[in-house]
Amino acid sequence: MDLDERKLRVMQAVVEAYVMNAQPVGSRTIARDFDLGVSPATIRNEMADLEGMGLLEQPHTSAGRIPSDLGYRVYVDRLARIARPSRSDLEVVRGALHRQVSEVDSVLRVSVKVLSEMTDCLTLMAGPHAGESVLNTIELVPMRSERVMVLVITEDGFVQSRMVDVPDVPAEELERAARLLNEHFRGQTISEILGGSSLESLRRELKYCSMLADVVDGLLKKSAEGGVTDYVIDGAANIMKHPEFRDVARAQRVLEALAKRSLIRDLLNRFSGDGLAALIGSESDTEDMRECSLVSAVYYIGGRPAGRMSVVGPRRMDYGRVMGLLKTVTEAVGEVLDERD
Amino acid sequence: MDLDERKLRVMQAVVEAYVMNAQPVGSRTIARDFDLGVSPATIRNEMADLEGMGLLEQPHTSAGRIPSDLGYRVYVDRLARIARPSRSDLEVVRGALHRQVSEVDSVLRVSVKVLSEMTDCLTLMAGPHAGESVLNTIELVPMRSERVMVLVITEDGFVQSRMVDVPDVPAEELERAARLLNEHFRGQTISEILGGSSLESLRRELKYCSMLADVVDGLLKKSAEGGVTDYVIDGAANIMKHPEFRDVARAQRVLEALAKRSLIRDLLNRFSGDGLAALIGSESDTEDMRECSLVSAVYYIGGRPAGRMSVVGPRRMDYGRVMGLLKTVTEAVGEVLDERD
DNA sequence: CTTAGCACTCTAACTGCGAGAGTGCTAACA
DNA sequence: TGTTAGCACTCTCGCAGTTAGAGTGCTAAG
Repeated sequence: MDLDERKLRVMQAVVEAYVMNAQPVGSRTIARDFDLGVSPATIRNEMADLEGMGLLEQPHTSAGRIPSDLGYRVYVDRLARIARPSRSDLEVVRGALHRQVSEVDSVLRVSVKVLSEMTDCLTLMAGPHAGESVLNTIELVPMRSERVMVLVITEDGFVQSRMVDVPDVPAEELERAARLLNEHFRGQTISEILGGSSLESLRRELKYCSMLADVVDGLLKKSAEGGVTDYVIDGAANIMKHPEFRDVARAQRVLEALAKRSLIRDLLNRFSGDGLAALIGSESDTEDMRECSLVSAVYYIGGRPAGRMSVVGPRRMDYGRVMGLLKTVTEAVGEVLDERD
Repeated sequence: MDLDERKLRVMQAVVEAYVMNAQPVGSRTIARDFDLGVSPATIRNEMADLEGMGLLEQPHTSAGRIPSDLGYRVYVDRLARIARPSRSDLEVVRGALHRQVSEVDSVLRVSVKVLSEMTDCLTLMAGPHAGESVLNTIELVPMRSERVMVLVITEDGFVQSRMVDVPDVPAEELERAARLLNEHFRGQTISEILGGSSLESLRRELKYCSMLADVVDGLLKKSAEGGVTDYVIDGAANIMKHPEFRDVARAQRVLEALAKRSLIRDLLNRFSGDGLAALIGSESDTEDMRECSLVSAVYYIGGRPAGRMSVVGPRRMDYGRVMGLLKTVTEAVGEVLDERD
């Protein structure tokens, strides 16, 4: 059986009515509220077909229908239009992001907050990874009691630090090590440094403090993998605004799951490519997230993809609007964090 | 009417039975489970008195009693014993904290996580303020396109950074500025620097880059006020494990309230002194937190009070145990972050 | 192919009722 | 005088039965 035009329109009607009212939608409602030009009986037949194709489900015999994961998928792929945010939404975004221009971290945090407020959903973000950022300086700052603070600073303004015990290393040796490291690496991207073999060959040169190489290596890796602020979660309480989470146990399950950084990482990694994408219900292959959908987009820093933001809500989500907002916000982030250069 | 010994024991019995079972406790239960040596009828009389004094409440006529905020207060002040954590609890704490010794930030985060896991409550932390920490270095790192990264580094290992536009400043001038700043301030605590007037007088000396003084001033203030990681919240989903938050709206209310940093700050600021303290129900004067209690303690870094951790749960909380755990964890944090020096 | 009509199904909401728990009061007792 | 047993009373909770309403699938006619 094929999805002809009318079936698609019925599908669309079911999704949109259900998103709006959070209640199973019947043929009568569609006939009344959507101008399909056919009677409830006809719509009933179409709905029966759509159910047969696995796009709709019936909670029980005498209820209306609700979209299945597959149904939402069809809706997102073929029916939803990425909505241009309303003028007022747009103003909220611009207003929030234009207040402070410079700090990467706060721009991102504000964006995530704005997203969760506007969508009434929870928002996740993978912090920027500095893999493609250019190294500016590696600093070795001597501290009391034979410790050294190692700092890795990139041109984009990422700072990563770690303190290490370095017994019995004379100050001059530290300075030499710093000079050596910077001569070799300044101007390269973090990825290039990690990809090259210089770090290995430097290890011998560093004599007294060869373990410094390990520390620098660790810091560089952390920067490249997005360890700078790693993951941010905002608007967790929003999940409870939706009737599907009227039951505490469900809300708890989701929030508990998302308390694990590893899960956030896995979820965000399921997206590939730089465009808008959605993960609907069990598509995430994560039992605890079966009741949720994720919509995700990449944000850019200095023109390069730097990380990912994702809106998490009930499957019954206004995909068009959320995608529109996510697009707008990530683009705005890109612009704001580009102006700086 | 006075709180004689027997009334206190009845009070204690009510609190402990209610904490255990989450259900209003009746005279019969107390007579059976607590060895008071009197009959239910006598206990009934005592309970009526305690209700008259405002320490107990009755949800409805034919239910047992539950403690009022005032009742819990009496319990905490006069009846609860700060419990020595069980051997297994102790091992969990030691295990978690001994894994990584050096990073201040991760020690604190792990502590907060451990607390929320062991208590099944939500845990708040005010990040360490570096006011009493000794300044090691102020670094001015030149970046591309006439920007400078300003870094403030303390002996304790706190790093605070900010990027600023500094047009038309020659490299030598930057170096001079850095040398000047460090000569003046290295070795002083942040508070001392902020308290002194040197920063003002330096402003003239810094010529080309007098605004650097502003930035340094801003960073120092941020360090002193606990801006390093400011506030951490962990185990938010735990709040829903407790039957009093079976209703989503209640849980939502609390979590939404705690999403505001300002509220967390206000709540933690209500505690004073370094000892263990509790804030029960409406004692926090915060409508949204009326259903919750907070138990709080200070943690130390390098022997100096650095911040505060607080366990947030339902009023029906095992105060003795929570206080014991909080004490143990904060003390362990202090030890771990002292060994480093 | 579409539609009206109709019998059927299932849920949600309401009602009434009984069981159970706990109280306060009274009167007896040490 | 303080304590206790007994008892009538109250209130909630859970269960069963009933009803109203919504929505379906089927059939037959247009």
